[in-house]
Amino acid sequence: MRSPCQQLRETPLPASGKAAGDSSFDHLAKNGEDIPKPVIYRLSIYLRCLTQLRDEGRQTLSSEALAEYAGVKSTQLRKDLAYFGQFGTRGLGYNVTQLTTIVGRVLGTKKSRSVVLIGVGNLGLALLSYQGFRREGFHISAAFDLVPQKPRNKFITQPVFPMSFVSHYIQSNRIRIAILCTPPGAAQDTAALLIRHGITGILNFAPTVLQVPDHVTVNNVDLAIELENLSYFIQKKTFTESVR
Amino acid sequence: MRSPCQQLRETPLPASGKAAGDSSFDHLAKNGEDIPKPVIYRLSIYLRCLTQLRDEGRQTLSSEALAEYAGVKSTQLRKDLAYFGQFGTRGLGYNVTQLTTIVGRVLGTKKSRSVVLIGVGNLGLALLSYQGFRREGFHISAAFDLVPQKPRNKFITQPVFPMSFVSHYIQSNRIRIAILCTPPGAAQDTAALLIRHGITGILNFAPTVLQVPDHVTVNNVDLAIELENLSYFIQKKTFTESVR
DNA sequence: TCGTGTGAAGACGTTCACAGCT
DNA sequence: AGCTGTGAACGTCTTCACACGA
Repeated sequence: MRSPCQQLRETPLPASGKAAGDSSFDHLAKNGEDIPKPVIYRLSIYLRCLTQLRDEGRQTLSSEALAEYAGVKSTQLRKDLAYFGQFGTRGLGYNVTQLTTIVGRVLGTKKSRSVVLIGVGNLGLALLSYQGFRREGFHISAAFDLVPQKPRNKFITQPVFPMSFVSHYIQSNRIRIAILCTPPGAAQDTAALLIRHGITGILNFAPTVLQVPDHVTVNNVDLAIELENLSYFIQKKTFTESVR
Repeated sequence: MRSPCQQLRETPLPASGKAAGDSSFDHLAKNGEDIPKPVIYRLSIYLRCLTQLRDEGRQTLSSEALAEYAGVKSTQLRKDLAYFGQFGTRGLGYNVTQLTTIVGRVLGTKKSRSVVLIGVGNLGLALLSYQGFRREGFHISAAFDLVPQKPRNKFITQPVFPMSFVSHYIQSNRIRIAILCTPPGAAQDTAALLIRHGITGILNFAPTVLQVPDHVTVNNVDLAIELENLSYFIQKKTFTESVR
């Protein structure tokens, strides 16, 4: 019944005084609490900083130092960690190795997860060879495209299958996550197809608002909107400053 | 003095009863108010939906309908628009064409903006030919790389210059926005260089927390973190459901 | 009646201030 | 003295409830 959490129990966390509740996935959290999305996002950033610092041989670290490294306030960092327990030593800071392990465990970054990619255009092709995913414990095991054979002038290690294979593939390999890089017009239908066959998480690069059932999570990465946003805020900033 | 806002005055907005304040960029807003970032983000989504609906020939639209299309609640949509004025007709809804114009104007999506791209690796190369930017009124006018000549097996329309050209290029073309796709190790130094020569907005794809001065805006697009996030939340959701 | 516009209430997340441990 | 952990205060964004105009 608690299988998805098992790995997290293998080694008890010594520093975690108030041990975890039992009745939810968030036993990772001290209580049955829901963890806010921004917290999880920052946790990923902390993890990256921690990994790097650990590999540089750093032993111990204050919340102040890690926070600056990660671009947040130290109180926020401490509050974020407080969702999961007490891991620091007052007057001293955190043990880098230990904290790295803990944060990694919270995020479930233990075993590497297989994902598929749909739509091998420019962007899809680039993502297939993006190294950042692997560093974070993910790997794209296969790609799918309406035209799997189109010339792509690029060496990728993953196979590109026709769309008709996708349902069988994700079912027999129990894939849960898909990266969606189709043209906007095809995104909704493709998403529906994926969901019908067991996908529950979609990283959506298509500039389309996907309508999905409740049990499915979508993370949108909308490149044009990010640029538009940036443009708006620098315009605004420029002006505000020119007034002073 | 108000030059960045000029274009917004060319045509008076008939429906905007409470006309704009004058003393800030946010005269776009009804008062001198600051517009929250999430509002701007959603505005971009609305704009996309509106453009599409308009091109499909739709004349009029209720907040309910547009909200569903954009994946938000209708009250939120109305509140978002309320920052800028009153554009609807009670009992009827919004005029699609008019609202499209207004939202586009707020976002400053009038004249197309030139941006540069730094780091022509896999991802950079893909972004150079990404169509979504152009659709939103941006275009990448040049790219820069330490090794501009490396074989890339791909037709791109933009020139790739060596890094030593970058300062001159952004200065003489008055570029304000850069897309940063360098390896993580080079990101901070590259950012500093760009900023020194006039860049004030960075769309950062490198998995690095950039330290920048206050007058610079950074938007991070961290692909690995998005995946990690997704993974966390589907794990959680799966478990929560299995408990019920 | 239908749908917008908006003050008020509510939920959520961040920051402060300081208590408490080492 | 130094630094963590945390309740309380604060600010921000979202949602509600309903007034108002077409």
